[in-house]
Amino acid sequence: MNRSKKDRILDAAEQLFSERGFDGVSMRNVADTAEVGLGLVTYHFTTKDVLFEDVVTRRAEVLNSERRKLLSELDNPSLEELLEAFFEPYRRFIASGSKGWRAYARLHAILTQDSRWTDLAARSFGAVALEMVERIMMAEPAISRGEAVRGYVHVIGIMVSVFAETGLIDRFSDGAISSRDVATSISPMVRFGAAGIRALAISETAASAPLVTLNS
Amino acid sequence: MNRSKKDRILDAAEQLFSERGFDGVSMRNVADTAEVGLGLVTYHFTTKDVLFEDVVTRRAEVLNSERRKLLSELDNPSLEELLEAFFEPYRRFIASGSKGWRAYARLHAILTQDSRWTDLAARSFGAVALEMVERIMMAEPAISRGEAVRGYVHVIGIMVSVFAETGLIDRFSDGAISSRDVATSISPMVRFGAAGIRALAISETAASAPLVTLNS
DNA sequence: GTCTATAATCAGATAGAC
DNA sequence: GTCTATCTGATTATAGAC
Repeated sequence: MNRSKKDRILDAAEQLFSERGFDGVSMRNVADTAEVGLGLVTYHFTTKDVLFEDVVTRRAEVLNSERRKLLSELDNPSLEELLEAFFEPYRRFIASGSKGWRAYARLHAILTQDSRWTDLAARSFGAVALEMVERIMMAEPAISRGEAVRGYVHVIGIMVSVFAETGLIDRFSDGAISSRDVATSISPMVRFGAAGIRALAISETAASAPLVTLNS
Repeated sequence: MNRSKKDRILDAAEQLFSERGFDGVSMRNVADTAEVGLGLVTYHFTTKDVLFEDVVTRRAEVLNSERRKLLSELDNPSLEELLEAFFEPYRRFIASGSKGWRAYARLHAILTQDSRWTDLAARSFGAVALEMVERIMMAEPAISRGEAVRGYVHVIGIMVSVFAETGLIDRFSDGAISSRDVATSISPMVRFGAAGIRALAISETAASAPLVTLNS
């Protein structure tokens, strides 16, 4: 059977939103790409905002459940094991070649960077984020809650820039590294993030003197 | 004297683009905010694309020249000193309370994340980026060029997410950390980034076995 | 340099036929 | 569920007056 027209609309919207952002896409645009009438889009989703939300939450639920599953299997994990379990489902979905998941990863970058969607982002990813912060604190007992949050947020900043495959790294490495080769990006990202978080923990006990003099 | 109307247009455009992205802003919108006629906007900038480019390049030139100046003063710096010099001008501009610079930082996040502006980003920040990669390799001789590029790109991912002040960290830390307190974010960011880059260097010699099994 | 007027197109949302 | 038609208003870009 064909996938339903509702799914076709979600797929088209996902693709277009990921390429041109919320405001760069019109409802007509979505309808045309999905090859359905405009009325059907508003029948299913009422407004453009609802459509965007539904696009985001659809795969967020899949991602969250996979992440929870992997995290629940970890017993007293190191930071590296923790981050690997966090990245692994996303990596698997993207590396499967799914056009939808690759579009979703770009959308994810838009979501975390735009304050208009902070609420939606918190609803979609907040629960697993809090679980990650707790787990970071267990893996690295010397860290404070504040620094664990900071470490997690930095990891997210790296993750979305890597999974969004913007081509920045291709450019600066003269093609030696491809941003589309997500699989080989995971291991460096895990090591970078784990070492970074550890550096945040250490700093609080030892090097708590500010490196930067504040003169403003 | 009042600042020129051309500058008022650039300021208005910067503010609006940073809040709603390229497609979320209309030329009329810019004209109204700048309190000038619509025709004057197209007289000075012809098209919306040119306006966006000019907004980006205006402060990029200021930022680049300050960064180059600080970098040129460093003699055989550690990774921490290198990153601190890289962040410091941006921190100073943002912490000065300048509304324009804070808007610009959000715009910077949009720029690095959207593949439509990869060319513009490379033109605006590419030269200093290459200098940073060279400096990273000097500070950490064990690292390959590819991994130095990767480390730099990760640092940029963290930097834009921090300077964009999206409020993500406020939310997850229950207000214990404010994303708007950019000054106190620098020192952790420096330590996180430096430790992360070192972990990339080490991994190439020692732990080169992949942490993730590739099954796709 | 500055602004008004307008052309040609496209936007989101709704009403209603099938 | 599906689509056509349409309302109302906004969009970029241009032409031309001052």
